[in-house]
Parts: sequence; structure tokens; C-alpha cells
Amino acid sequence: MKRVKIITFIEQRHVRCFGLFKVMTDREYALLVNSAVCSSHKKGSVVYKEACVNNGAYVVLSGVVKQYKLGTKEKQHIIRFAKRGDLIGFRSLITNNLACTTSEVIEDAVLLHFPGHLLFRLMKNNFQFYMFVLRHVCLEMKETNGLIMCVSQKRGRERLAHVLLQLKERFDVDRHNVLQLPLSRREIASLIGAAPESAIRLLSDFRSENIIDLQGRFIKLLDLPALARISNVSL
Amino acid sequence: MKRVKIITFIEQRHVRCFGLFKVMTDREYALLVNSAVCSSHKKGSVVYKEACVNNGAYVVLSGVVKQYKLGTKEKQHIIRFAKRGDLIGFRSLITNNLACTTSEVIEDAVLLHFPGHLLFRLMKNNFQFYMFVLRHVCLEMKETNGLIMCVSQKRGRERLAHVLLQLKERFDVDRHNVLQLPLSRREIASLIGAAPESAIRLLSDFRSENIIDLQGRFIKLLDLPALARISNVSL
DNA sequence: CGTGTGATTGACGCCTGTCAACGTCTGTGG
DNA sequence: CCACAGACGTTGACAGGCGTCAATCACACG
Repeated sequence: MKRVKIITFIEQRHVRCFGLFKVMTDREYALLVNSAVCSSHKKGSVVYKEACVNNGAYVVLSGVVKQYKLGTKEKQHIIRFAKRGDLIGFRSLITNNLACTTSEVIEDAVLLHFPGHLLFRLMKNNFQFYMFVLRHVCLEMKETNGLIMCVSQKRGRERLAHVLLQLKERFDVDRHNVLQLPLSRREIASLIGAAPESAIRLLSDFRSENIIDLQGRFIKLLDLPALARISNVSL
Repeated sequence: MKRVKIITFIEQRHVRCFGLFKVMTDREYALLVNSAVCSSHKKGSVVYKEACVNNGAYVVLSGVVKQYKLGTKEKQHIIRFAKRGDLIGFRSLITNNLACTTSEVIEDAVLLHFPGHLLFRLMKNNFQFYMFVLRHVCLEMKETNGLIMCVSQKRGRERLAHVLLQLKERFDVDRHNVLQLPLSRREIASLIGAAPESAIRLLSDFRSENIIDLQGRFIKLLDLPALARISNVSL
């Protein structure tokens, strides 16, 4: 982790557009710029760990972070991805609990450390900011409820279709419909709650049915209607 | 649903002790008592439905409400139970979305309808109240994250053990260790994300291993250490 | 007393996790 | 430049878990 103490001008302008910062006054934002620390993290670096104390939230300025929980035998289940503009690690701050997930960088990221006292101060003084945070958690909750249904009632094949469609929504595809997020097979497996071997087999099935195409760690979505049909969207 | 327009004195005193109301000033509470409507609901009555508009939150004054999502073929997955003092249905208010779960009474309940405008007014003016709501959502989130792990990585047997232990925490057991919450087999199945037949088989297994005893819809927990061992607590 | 719903048990077959073997790729050190 | 180790990806074989279907029993209710 490399510290970047002075937020460059570019980043400031850039950052100011994120929903989280749009609800802040210029004065509050200036305060944040002064007291927050910006750091760059390489792929694979762990931001915070499940069951550890967490002394601040982070805003993802660039890159991608995966949040997962560890199960038995170190098997991980990815619960969500955070990208530009997303706030992570605030739940444990608010409940004053240990972190309930691990956050790990999967695409080189720049993170802004958001000290706890500032978070509380903003929530207390700025109703807009408060509602932003609350709405954020509520929306995450909705997603998570959907995830439970997906994992509990769908088969691997349907889960994979569902996850691919969700990834398409959350991360862009290029003009060839290639998902702009490289994922290892193990990560795809962790997303759908399956063994890596099963995930591979499902991917191969989809490829042989011309629903997707595989280009290393990139996935090209060929037949979106088929994915929708398979995932049987009723979430 | 029977309306009970005047909250009786007993209920007022009773209700005032709930965490949600403790953070309210007397003045705010008086306002609530005046504008809120109290209603009694029989077992089986649906408070609000998934994918429907929801014009207010509810506080459970007595009884038990299950919150579930429907999957394919009307199969339901129970996400959580709400009992005395719990606030339900506020998420859709806050995000201004359709309800993402269905809430159904499983033990005759008295509910207090909490109008949306009052909820927002309280959140805006009373920081304590605001933090109560936020903390509530964050804690639910933590539970839900745990549920994902449970459903995605544990086998039926482990899931059942896990759920039984959770139910013990959330609902009391009497002096004979009998869970004070009658559940149909179908509901138990919906809790662990399994077919009713599978749930029954697992329950029978546990009984023949002297881990639990079955008394109609009531479950007597005989061997808590065994349950803990089976559930393999790493959540 | 018939009817409907829930509970229970057995039979069967698919899904999927596990183990094992092998190919592929990358980085490291000789 | 090559050899090698290690991580990742892929495929096959196999068995156990669990969903589905069907039959039977228990019980409440009109």
C-alpha cells in the first residue's frame, strides 16, 4: 500500500462528482480533503479483514474491490464488488462491530480513507449525507436479499446466468459485449457459490451453447436473451 | 385485519420501552400515538407484499411476522422474523422502491402503522432516532451476510443446526428447552432453503440422534453442543 | 363422514462437490 | 536460454446430497 498524501487536483475534480460527495457542501468537502488519506493498492492487497477491527470507511476512487466472507476450508463467497464512488467498510463503524467481510483489491485501486469521526460528524450535520448513507445500505440490503434467493433456490446454471447479467449491469461491457472485469475461475465460482470445477463446467456448457465466449479471464456475452431465460428472472 | 384506533394505556407503557421508542422524545412519541394506527392481524394475514408499493413502515407490538421472498414455483425463502419492537417495511420507504419481501403474520400480531412522513420527520430532527434506524439496517445486513454464507456453503444438515441455534437466540426457549415458536415443516424448509421432504428427513435424523425432540410444531433442543458442532460455526 | 392440508417415508435420478490427472502459463533461478 | 516449480485451468470418474414424485398416514373442519 502506497500512501498518496496530497490528492491531486485532477482527482479532486474527478472525485467531487461521485454521489457520495455531491451531497457534501464545499466546506465539508474541503475538510475531508484535509483530513482524509489517499492510498493506492495493488491487486491482491487486503483493505480490511473479516473479524478485525476497522477504524474507518473507504471510498473507492478507482479500481475494483471484492467483498467476501470466508467459509469452511477457507472457501470464499463474494458478496459484492465495489467500484468508483462506492463506500465500503462503514457498517462496522456504525455498529461498532468487527468487520463482517474481507475487502480485497482485484483491480489496482486508489482508496480514500474516511475517518470515523468525520463520517459521524457529517451524518449528524448534513441530512442529505445521512440519507445518502442510509439509502446506500438499504439498496445493498435489497441486493443481498436477492442474492439469498439466487443462492438458495437456483441451480448452478441459473446462478451463473444471473451473476453474468448482474455483472453486465454493474460493470460495463465494451462494444463487443465483453465484460470489462477480468475474473479468475475461482472468483466466478465464489460468486455463484460453487466449486471451481463446477463453475468451469458451467462456463464450458454456456460456451458450447454459444451463449458466451471465453477469452482468458474475460467473458463475452453473446446471447443475453438466453441468459435472461436461464436465470429465470423472478428476483 | 382489525383496526384498533385507540392505543390502550397498557400498550403505551409497554411500547415505550422498545428501543425504537426510547430514542424518541415524549413530544415525538405523543405525536406518533396521535397519528399512528394500531391494528391486529390474525396468523396468515399478509402485511405487505413483495413487488407492491408500501406506504408506511410497521412496528411489531406483539406477535411474530415472517419476511420472505418468493422464488420460482411460489417457493418461499424466509429471510428473517420480526417480533416485539422490530421495525419492518421501512426499507422500501427509504429507497422509494417496491417492497422486496413479503411480510406475513405467523403468530397473531398487533402492528403499529408508522406513516412515512413521520419517519422522515423523526430521522431529520432526531439524530438518536436516525442512528437507531441506520444501526438497525446495518445489523440486519450483517445477519443477511451470514445467511448467504450459511445457504451457499453449508449442507442441509449444517444449515438446520445453524438455523435452530439462531432461533434459540432470537426466540426464547422454555425451561424444557422447547423453542417458543411453532413452525410448520414447510416453514422450516423455507428457512434452510430446502424441500419440505428434505427438512423432515433432517429433523428425523436429528431426533433419532437425540439432538432434538419433536412435539408437533414445537422443537425441543436436547443437545446444544452437538448442534454447535454440526453447524460448524464459522460465521 | 368426506375432504383437504400437512407430515412422513420410500424410490429414483440429477446436480454438484471431491479427487485425481493433465495441460497451460508465468516467473524464477541456474 | 532452459529447467523447474507453482498457480491456474480443464476434463473425467465417482459418490453422496437433495429435489421430485408418489403413496400413505394423521388430523382438522365443514
